[in-house]
Amino acid sequence: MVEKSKAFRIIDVVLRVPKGKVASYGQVADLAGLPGRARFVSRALKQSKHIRPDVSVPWHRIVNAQGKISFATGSDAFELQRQTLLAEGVEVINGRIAMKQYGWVPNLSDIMFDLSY
DNA sequence: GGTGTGACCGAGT
DNA sequence: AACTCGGCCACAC
Repeated sequence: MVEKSKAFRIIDVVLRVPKGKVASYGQVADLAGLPGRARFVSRALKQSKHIRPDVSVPWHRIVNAQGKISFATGSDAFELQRQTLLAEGVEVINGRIAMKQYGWVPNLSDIMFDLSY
């Protein structure tokens, strides 16, 4: 069977994060079978347009493990992410997102989406 | 091919 | 809570 590229698997996981929830880079890496590779996730998201030109990737639902947006505060990218999250009901208060409330907790069926790798 | 740089993370202070 | 530090690894010089 054909092994999907690592970047492709990462995007697959990101596509599973439900609207109104967020996941951390490290969490996505773990679920994609790449433990300890959080930085790879950030790179994959940056390239997501090229990796999956066929779908809209909800990159804004990925924040760092501290519940903070990883772009520089006040940057265009930061504001875009903050406002897009807010439109889904995810609030950034004092620069942080309440992960206990908004953090994605995958159930078994979320994880078993694709056994091809 | 060494070196610096990240949309990171966890532990330690 | 804020701040280092070491580990991480693909990429661009």
